[in-house]
Amino acid sequence: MANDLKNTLLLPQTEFPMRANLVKREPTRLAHWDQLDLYAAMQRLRAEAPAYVLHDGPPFTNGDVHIGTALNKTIKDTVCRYKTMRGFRTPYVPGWDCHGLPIEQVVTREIQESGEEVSTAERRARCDAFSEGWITTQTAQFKRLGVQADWANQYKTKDPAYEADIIRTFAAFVEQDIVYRSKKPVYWSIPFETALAEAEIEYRDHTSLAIWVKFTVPADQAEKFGLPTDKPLSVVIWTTTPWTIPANMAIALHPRVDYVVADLGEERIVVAEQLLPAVRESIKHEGDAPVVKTIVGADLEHLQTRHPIVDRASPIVLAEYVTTDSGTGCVHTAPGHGADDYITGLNYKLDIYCPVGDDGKYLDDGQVPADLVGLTTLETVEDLKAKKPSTANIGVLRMLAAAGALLAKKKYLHSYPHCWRSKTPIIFRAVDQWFVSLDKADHRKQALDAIDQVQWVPTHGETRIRGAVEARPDWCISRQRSWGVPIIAFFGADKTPYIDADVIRQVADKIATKGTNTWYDATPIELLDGVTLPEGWPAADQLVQGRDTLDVWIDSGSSHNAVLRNSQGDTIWPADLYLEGSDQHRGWFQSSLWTSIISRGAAPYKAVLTHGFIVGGDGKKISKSGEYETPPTSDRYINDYGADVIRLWIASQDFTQDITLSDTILGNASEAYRLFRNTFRYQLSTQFDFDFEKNGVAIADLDTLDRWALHQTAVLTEACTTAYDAYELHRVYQLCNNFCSVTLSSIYHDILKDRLYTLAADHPLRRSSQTAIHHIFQTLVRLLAPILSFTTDEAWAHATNGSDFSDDPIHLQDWPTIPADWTDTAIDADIATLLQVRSQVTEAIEPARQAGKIGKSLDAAVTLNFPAGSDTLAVLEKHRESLPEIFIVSHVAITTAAGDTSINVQHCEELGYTRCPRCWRWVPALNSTAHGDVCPRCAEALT
RNA sequence: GGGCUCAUAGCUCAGUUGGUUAGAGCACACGCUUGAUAAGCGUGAGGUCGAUGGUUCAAAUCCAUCUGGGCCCA
Repeated sequence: MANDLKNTLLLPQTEFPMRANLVKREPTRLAHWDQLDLYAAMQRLRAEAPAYVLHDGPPFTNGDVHIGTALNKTIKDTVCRYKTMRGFRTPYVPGWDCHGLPIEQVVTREIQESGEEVSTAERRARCDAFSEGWITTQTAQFKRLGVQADWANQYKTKDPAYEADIIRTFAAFVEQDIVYRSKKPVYWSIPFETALAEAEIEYRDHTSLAIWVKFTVPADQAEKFGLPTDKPLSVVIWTTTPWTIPANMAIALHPRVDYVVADLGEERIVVAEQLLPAVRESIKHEGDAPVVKTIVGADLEHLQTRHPIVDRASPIVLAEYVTTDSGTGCVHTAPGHGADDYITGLNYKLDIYCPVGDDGKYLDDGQVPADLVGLTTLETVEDLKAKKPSTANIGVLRMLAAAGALLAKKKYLHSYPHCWRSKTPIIFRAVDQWFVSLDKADHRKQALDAIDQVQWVPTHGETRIRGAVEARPDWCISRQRSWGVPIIAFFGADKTPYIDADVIRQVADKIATKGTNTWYDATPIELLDGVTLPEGWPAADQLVQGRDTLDVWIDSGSSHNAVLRNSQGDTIWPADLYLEGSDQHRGWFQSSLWTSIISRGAAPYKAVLTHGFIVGGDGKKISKSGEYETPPTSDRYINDYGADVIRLWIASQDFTQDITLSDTILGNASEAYRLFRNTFRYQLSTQFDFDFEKNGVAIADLDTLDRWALHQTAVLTEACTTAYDAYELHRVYQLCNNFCSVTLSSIYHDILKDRLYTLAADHPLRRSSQTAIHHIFQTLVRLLAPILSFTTDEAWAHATNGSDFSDDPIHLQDWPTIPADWTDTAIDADIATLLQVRSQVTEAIEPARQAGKIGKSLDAAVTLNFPAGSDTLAVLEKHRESLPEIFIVSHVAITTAAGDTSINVQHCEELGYTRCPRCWRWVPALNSTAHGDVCPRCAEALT
């Protein structure tokens, strides 16, 4: 009997599975999208629409997609899907950053291990293959996330056409006459006669020769600076690289450290006050050393000391990095042989002087003392074992001793950089480099002005890039590498450089078809064949091509020229949006800005959005904690949770700050995923006997509660749209989460069950609610489509054709536009009041439930007592008929007896009511039907 | 060490120009339901708003210092 009655109910039905099984099922949807060519379909749909261009920053092609890179790509995909639905054409061309040291280094190690000798061209070919392999891998990993992109037209910085555009961008630099040649210190491997990068350095223990050297202060200088002149006076420096003494150009003091003139008896020395005891011990000075004078570093600036072995002055300069931890507090400064020294050299316009050649030997430049010319700074591996100093060190030591300038020497064990291949100590050595002047043609000012015009999200991004642009010194654009884009410069027999914008452009045209290997394979005559050489250039057969490559930041920084202008047409330069991690303020955002300012006079982007970095559950960076000994790759998380959960996790967090990743948080995301999935599932299940075209009810004819639900949906839609426009995906997540769990699940859907299950199929109230749910579903599935791109498409397919897949997927639908008649503030206010009373009612019922008197709320009959004339009472009276339904109880009575608001709860049995076995509501009496005794309403439904 | 930035319940987020007892969802505990059932409903507990000091009648909110993170430099 019971079963018979149950069969008369219209219970929810759907094929949409409760369990997602994302890991297994998502790939079939990807295949379906592939088959539809979804990306192309999205573009076709908006072929005539205004463009919104998110320009992809190219990830580096040397490993699996990291979860952080996955985060970046997923946000981009979400933004593009949203903009497409909003009605924009959103061409999204993914890119790859292919050149650079990390790849060259891996390949070089492989070559070294195999003991092969390979040409530059062959080394480059292997780098190319290495990069290409990872592009294939990463493409698959990005696709698995659901990223829709123009994969067929992806850009690679190693494509010949792209390389030519890099070179043309460089030509624009040259054309403006801002490219110049200057020296800058680099790590230098003497055996290989090559510059090394930080990554090619190994720190090992090394025994150096520490020396204390006197730089005498001439009497006139002493006088000028108020120092005593009655005994010989000198400034004492300390260094562990004696061979750099010939290149000494200055002595650096700290501006706010106190220095003393100490009397050693026969002579006086200047050292930092704090270090005097240590210095005296080092130089083995016995007896007293009275301090004759104390003077702060800043007051000695520009004092001219004499270089001990070269006939020139060595001025006192100031630098903040000077410490009183060791040495003398007076720092030997050789701008051609040290990074700090170089910066100080630039500040004081000192010569960036490097008297050491490629082979590590002193040059005969007319300045190096004759006794030193030809001596080498190299210590061989054998020398290292014997702890033998280089001949250059020994030579300098002898000269200093002969000049009476050597106060002391001592062996000094410390950690020192060594060449990773030859294992010999490297030297720091200034070599000729190409620089770009950022101020000569006012580009820095233009860049700062352009920054003003860009929208930075979050806003403090502007402060950050402004700081980077203001502080950046002239751009050193040359690298002594082979896996990169060559700098198109030629050199005469006397090493005079020749560089010209037109020549560069003509070579670029050749490279566009032949690739940059031409630069390494062809002779200068071949390269310059057909090129008219500028006046003053030697003939082509008198030239050789340069071997330096461009800083890789120019590669990716040229993408706006190579991709936005040349591949997609001028109409969409500048890009609407660049979207990368916040580290790119100093990286790609900046390099792109410079190349664009120099070559185009404006920023390449209208807006820049940055996200933070992923940290572990402890708030610390994930690469450092032990838990992540295996790299946290995108696939690793996808295989555990599925792409939609990962996408939801990304959307759930305010990614402008640190983004936390932990099992707890992914567990949360999974829970939220289930909430959304079940919401879709329930809504779909209520539509099984409903066809909107046939059964839909006009908005004006909808039941009040349904009008309320639509009003709520309208509010939600507006809030979500605002949030999407501000890229605040976490707001979308919070809003939808609240909407699904509270507005729908615990209120609307819960109340609706009675109607949907028990009324006759065509009952107006039932059709009203089905209509509302139809509208809500249509809206909600769109609002979440950019984020839950797999699941919303699945739900959409079930809604439109009852199967798992649709040929007209959700991502080709328009963003919801809310009809004006969905909004009804009067109804919203009324229902808000009723819901407030509702929560008072459930609260009042709770004690009876806890006491076991009442099970389901339908067992309850409530009596509401509200003061006569109160606003709430008026609303209750107005919706009197709906109250039992809204409260989900069987009987509601209203009284206006004196006293405060009160709610009285009884079990319906106490009223003598009977429970209807079909709808479970308690009624005064049942009617007899063919299906047995049921309440009058059910009786009607059954006829 | 410098620049930028963050810190509110176990987790993710709200918290408007300083103004009642700091909110929501999830997770958790207890209960109901078994007609969304590897689901649904209800109730409850849970926070010195990173710390300290200051301004104010009043501070999560303004100021200073500190602690602990993150990114970028040195």
